[in-house]
Amino acid sequence: MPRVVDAEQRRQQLAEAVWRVIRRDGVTGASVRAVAREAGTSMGALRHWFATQDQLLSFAMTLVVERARDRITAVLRAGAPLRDQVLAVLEETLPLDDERRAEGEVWLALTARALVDADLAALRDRAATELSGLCAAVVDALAEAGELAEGVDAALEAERLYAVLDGLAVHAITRPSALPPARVREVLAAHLAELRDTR
Amino acid sequence: MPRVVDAEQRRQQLAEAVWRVIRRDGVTGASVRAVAREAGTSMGALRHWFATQDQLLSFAMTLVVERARDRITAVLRAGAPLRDQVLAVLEETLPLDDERRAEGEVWLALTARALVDADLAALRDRAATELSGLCAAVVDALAEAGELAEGVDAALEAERLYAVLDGLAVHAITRPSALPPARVREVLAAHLAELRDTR
DNA sequence: ACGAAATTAGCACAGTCGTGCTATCAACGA
DNA sequence: TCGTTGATAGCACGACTGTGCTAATTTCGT
Repeated sequence: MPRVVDAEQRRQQLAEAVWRVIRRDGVTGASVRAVAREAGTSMGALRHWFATQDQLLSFAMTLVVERARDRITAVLRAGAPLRDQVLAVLEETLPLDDERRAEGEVWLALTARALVDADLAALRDRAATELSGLCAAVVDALAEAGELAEGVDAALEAERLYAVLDGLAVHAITRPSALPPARVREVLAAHLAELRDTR
Repeated sequence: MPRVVDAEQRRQQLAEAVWRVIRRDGVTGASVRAVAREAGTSMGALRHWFATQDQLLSFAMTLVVERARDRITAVLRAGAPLRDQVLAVLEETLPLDDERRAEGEVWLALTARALVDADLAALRDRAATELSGLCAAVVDALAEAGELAEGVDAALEAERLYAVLDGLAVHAITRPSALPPARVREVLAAHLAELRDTR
């Protein structure tokens, strides 16, 4: 077998195999054997890169977060007008296409497991803090630009925006037919519009 | 062993054992043996009431939904003023105390499993339709009472309210320290207030 | 008090699980 | 070209899984 060019790249390949298995068979189905089979490799090879199953799942979740973060920073670099940029940034966290839908399903599955897995819970907390902070930053940016209605409690609005985001995400993931991407966009846009025009 | 007075009651006892195991060890830990041990009975007895594990988990989720529905109809029977009643009804779906928190944790765990379990998915869809309909009914009731701002898209507002609800639920369940019950109430109340006063 | 039915108990089977471990194979520096 | 290191392969072990199944026990109608 040819030596892998980049170790990190190999680990990502295996993590993506985890994603595929989780999407097909759930976290329950993400056994070491199943992931190795999905990745087209052996149990031994898998254990060479991840000593335990917990490490494997943790890395798979870390990768979900990193992918989303990368997309968001890419949008920020693009430097669109504030109102467009805000919408674009927030939409990167929603399951609006197949790629983000896959990440969302994995995120939901691992979030549930994090209720009883301390390592995953720590990862989830970091990610949640990050996303919560992003919502706060969005509200602050709108406020500074004078695009926010007066008398608005910024912290509370950030919390509400965060809830709308994850609520939409959960619904779009679990019931895509009842809440297609276009509808998700509509609701998010309406919420942002109200954030500006209200009171 | 004394004969159980009511068969349904016995099934609920066992389902509640499922809840306790899921809260402690996750859905993964909800094996037939573990549930039987938690319920203080035997595998055979458990299988007498639920032929398969899937039936057991399905019933446990059904019970979550029924408990919530019962609480909501109780609030509706109480017949408080509209604005108070709306808030009270919606709060019954949120994990604001230990009982509802437990239900929420089970709901989240089983929602995740429903991604790959057809039976659970059907249950989840029914429950989601119900809750989504409740949100629509709330918006309609406010509109009929003239408590809703003009020019508001009722269907879209129902969708947004539903997102806020489940977003708050997910956050309160996964990060209770970051979003304590009082804060959840605040955000929900603010959302309802804006629904009335806006534009 | 006796038989039928409801309920409980728990063994047996054929799997799958995570991980420890050794052996093999490929690649690269010397 | 040889030895070292990186990487893969897969067996072995003990524990756990869901379910089929039989036997024991308890309860209730009569």
